Amino acid sequence: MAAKPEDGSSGIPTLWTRPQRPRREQPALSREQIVTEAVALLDSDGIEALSMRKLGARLNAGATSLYTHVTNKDELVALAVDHVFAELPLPETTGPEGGAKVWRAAIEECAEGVRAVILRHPWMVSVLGDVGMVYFGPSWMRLSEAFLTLLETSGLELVDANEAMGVVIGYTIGSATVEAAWLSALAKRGRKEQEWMDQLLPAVIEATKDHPRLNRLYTTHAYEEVEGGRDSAFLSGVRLILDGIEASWAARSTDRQG
Amino acid sequence: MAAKPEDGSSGIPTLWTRPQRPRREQPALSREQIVTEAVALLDSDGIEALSMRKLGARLNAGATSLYTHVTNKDELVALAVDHVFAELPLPETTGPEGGAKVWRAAIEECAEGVRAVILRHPWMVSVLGDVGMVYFGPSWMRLSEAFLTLLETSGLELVDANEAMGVVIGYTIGSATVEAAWLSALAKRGRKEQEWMDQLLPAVIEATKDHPRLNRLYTTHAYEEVEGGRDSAFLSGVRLILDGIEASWAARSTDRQG
DNA sequence: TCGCAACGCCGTACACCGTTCGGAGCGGCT
DNA sequence: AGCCGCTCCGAACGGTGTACGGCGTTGCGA
Repeated sequence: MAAKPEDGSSGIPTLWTRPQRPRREQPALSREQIVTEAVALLDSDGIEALSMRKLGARLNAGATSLYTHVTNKDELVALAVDHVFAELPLPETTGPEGGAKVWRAAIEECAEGVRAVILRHPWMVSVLGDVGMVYFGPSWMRLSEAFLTLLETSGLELVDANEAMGVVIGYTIGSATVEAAWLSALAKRGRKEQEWMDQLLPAVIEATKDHPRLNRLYTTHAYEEVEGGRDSAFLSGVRLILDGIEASWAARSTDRQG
Repeated sequence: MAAKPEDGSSGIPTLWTRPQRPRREQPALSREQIVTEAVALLDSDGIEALSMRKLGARLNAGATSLYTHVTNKDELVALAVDHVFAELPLPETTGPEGGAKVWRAAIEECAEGVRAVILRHPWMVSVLGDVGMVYFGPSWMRLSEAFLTLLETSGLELVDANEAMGVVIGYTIGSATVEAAWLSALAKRGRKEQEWMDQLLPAVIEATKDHPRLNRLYTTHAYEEVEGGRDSAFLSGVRLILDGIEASWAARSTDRQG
């Protein structure tokens, strides 16, 4: 069983030729690395595919090794959520003279950004309802602060700005939840959106025969449920809310002046 | 091992005195019954406590018996969601002469109803993102139809009514998701809302020292995060959206006339 | 240079999960 | 009587989260 020493200049490195301590240079596993890989796994295989064992395997580690860097699976998921929210570009604040157009456009972009992040990581919607503490995580705080800065710089009182943000964010999360639920239901059945619409729509229309308005909606406007139709529907929803904000903003500022 | 036959008139029922076939009088298990019990279990112990075995036990049945009435756990959860949405009282439609006040009030009630249902069954928010097909379930369709009827009777075009409903519902689901996540995070730690606020708030304020606006918000307006503050915050959000709807409604109707 | 406490890693084990399968008991039909 | 079909269920399979104890290794104080 004696191993033959090889010349270091030829062939693969062996026990004898390898530098003395190849492993354990770094701790080999870090919270950052774990969370990043978890997000990758979640993105590619969905929420029900995330298990400590599978995640460990992807990192060439045992399942239980993860627990030295992360206390819980729940905490891991919370970290993953914060991690993807960090993707969000912050709206840049231009100053009060930017005018209403800039103000509105910035909020629209911000809302679209949040929606895009959620739709890009659809597993988020099945998790947002569980991890209550995300809203105190660093990424979300960064976003909130920027959002509030934007609104306050445009002239809103902080409290009003907070209310406005709540409405926009609430709407965004709700819409994205509904959309992502729909999309992942499609994905689970392994159909492309259009194919499935073609197959499902007749059944839905049949099921709505006691509901004339829904029936009319689905028979005549089903195209809105698909692709870009959803994007523009979301955007016009945001605009509708912005109208409301602007109106109540105007009302309040005249209220304060008079 | 001979058992003594007892007189049926005395003592506890035994093998001999019991009616011959206690089981199997009725099918003993029905989908309705299963779903109802599932909701009860979810309400009392939360989403992670729902297992087929535990649910079966509660119904004096084996876990696998459930599968004759329900194809899946996923389907069971979807049925449970639909079941609680059936609680919702439908807004009554009064006719077009009701005036704007009635119209707005009805939508407010409807939105508050949906929010209340979700907050009454907080497990819903961790599930709404998964069960995409709820929106084709009977209860949800009933609600949508009533909602659309309400808006259409008030003079909106069906498409506009649908958009308006989407915004209100989206906002409602989103807000309720955030709220329920917060509440269930508290519940998981077994604290009452006020106690937890007292303990957590200092830490949160400390964590926001690089975010002046969030910091100001939490130090001066934290009361809004508690109890009735959330209720009224939600309501004023709905009203803000209604303002937007009304404005765009007015704009469109003059657009059509001119 | 040694010894030792601390650290990161992981194999094993436990309790539990969703679901499949085969079969048992039974009502109703032929 | 014989069969069918329906409901119910025990056992089993392959998976899960994570507690625990033991492992090699490392950094530090002596």
